[in-house]
Amino acid sequence: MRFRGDRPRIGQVAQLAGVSATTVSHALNGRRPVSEATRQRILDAIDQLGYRPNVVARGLRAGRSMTIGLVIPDITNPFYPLLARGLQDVLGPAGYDEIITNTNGDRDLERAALDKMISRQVDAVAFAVFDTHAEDLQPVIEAGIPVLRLGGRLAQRGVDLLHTDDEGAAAEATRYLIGRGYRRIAFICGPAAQGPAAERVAGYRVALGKPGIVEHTEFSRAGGAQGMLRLLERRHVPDAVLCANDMMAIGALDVARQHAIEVPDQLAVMGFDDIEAASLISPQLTTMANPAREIGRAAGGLLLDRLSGNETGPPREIVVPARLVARQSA
Amino acid sequence: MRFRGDRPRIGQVAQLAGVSATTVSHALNGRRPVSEATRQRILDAIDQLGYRPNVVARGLRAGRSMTIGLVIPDITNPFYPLLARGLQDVLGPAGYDEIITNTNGDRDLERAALDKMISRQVDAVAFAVFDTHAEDLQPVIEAGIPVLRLGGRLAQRGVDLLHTDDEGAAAEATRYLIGRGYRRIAFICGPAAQGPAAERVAGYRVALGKPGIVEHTEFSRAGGAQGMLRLLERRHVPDAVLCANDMMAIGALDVARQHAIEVPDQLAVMGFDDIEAASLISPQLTTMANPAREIGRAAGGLLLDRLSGNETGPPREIVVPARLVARQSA
DNA sequence: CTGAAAGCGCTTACAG
DNA sequence: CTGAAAGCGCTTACAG
Repeated sequence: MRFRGDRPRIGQVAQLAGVSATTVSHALNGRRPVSEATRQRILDAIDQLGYRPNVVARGLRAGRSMTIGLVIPDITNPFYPLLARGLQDVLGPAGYDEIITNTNGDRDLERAALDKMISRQVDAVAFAVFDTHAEDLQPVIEAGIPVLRLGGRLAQRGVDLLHTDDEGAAAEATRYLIGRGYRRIAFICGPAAQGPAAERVAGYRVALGKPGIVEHTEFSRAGGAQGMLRLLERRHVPDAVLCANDMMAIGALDVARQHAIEVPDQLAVMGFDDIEAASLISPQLTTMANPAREIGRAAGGLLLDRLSGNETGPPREIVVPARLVARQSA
Repeated sequence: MRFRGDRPRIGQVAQLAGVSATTVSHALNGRRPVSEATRQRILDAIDQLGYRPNVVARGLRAGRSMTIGLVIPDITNPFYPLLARGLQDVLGPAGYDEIITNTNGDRDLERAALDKMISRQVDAVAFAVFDTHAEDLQPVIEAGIPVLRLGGRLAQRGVDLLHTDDEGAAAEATRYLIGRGYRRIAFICGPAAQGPAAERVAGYRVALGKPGIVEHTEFSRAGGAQGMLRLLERRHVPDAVLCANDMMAIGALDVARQHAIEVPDQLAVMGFDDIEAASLISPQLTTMANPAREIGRAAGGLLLDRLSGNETGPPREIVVPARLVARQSA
């Protein structure tokens, strides 16, 4: 058997303080009044012994592991660390830690991850995967674990929902370009059915007041370049492009550079997300920041409401606004 | 009391399979032979009931939480998600999950994080903070928890050590520049006493065979720019600069652009780390990749050896080589 | 304001 | 190859 160290247990604290384990427990958790003198002796004993309560034992008995499960595609995608940090900003001070699982967007791995979260008795799950089938969440819901879905639109019984205001963000970006005097504003988007594509196209069109010019390519640097090349072949070349994410915008800028097109004088380029590189490239990218950390914080707040039992109503949907970051490219 | 769902327990599986909980446990853990027929009935029962073992209960009894603590400055710094992913690459298949705590480099938060890891009964701790005092790790060591230190040089009883080969990497970068025909190679570094500064300067000088030109500024974009400006003021302006990280290299490139210096024809620029932006800027940055994910994997391997009891010897030190990524800037 | 005892859901000697 | 019982370290009715 593994060496356990000889960490003190609650019983030793009780003995040293001359009280019962019950009283030590209550002094620690505040669920029942403890006389000031007793409390002081207990705190002294804890200090003297270097006692640290065993969270695992507490979790087993109390039915709360003080752990939140975060299921995401890939922590290596810079959006998710910010999300995780935002969650921790709110949940950490309340005593919760996170267990993060990467699924690579694979459905089998997603299901395995959710299973594991149940096994680990997490107190809540935040789930950040776009295309998951609703039924995959069912076992978690049945286990009585609050679930929060990040991104996606699918309303579902027992699942709170949180996402960026994609339509509003696209509209704001478009209006910004109009306000800067650009007149032929195109939109380079990813595949129409993927992620927030539909909402962003909708916002673009609302702000424009007409269908505009929409090129569907891929959500990547190459996709952005390809979309830009197509736009350059048009009879009337646009004087501004809104790209559905920053990687695409960087691809569009690549093409502009190759064609010696001055940005932002001859062509404005905007992105979405505000990845780290946005401020590192030249010209610096003007973009709609996907407020990952704010989303994480909002998620933490929602979960805390569920965990504390303050909120027992039907699923809620919260929409987080994006933020315009004006730099050099538009 | 919180609603627990009505998840099946091991006893119900045992009952349905017509055996004892003991046998179910052994069928699951393989610590004792179970007849094939019995095993099959147990697996059927598990399937039928949708049983998932309670990891918390198991952890309490077995003294192993199947959890690793990862203590880092900030998950938002792109190095650490890669590190975490590398750890998970190795530890995940073995059934371990990670609890990540951000310390912002604050010593009080570091100590609190370590305390928490003890409370949570983690089976091992990976600790990625440069300037921690050795004694802060003492409580963890005394609790019998294996500790692995990432970065830093400080050998310490009971603590395995893992870091990049900074000296070798700087030497390799310098030799690469020499091989490309550059003749006046300068080095822009951060404060001499911070992080891996000393090792990198040493490697640069070894490869160069003389003291060379070293500017100490800050580990930031502004620091890189400042160092570059100083170099431009010299009588003999260098034809190549090695920067101690990519952000500094980007700062140096900013200055080169402002002064209409052609990169890499008039000036070569190299960085360290290979951050995401390195391939997104123009010209794309040639750099020594800090192999974060490989470091994570190596760390996972070391920890697994300790966890399995295969390795009970004195602390080990493992040095991970960096990798040259040749792009456009040098 | 405080304590004795049961119990959270497993694993593990001990016994056969 | 299998089972009954103890116990991991806490919290929580129950009782006073």
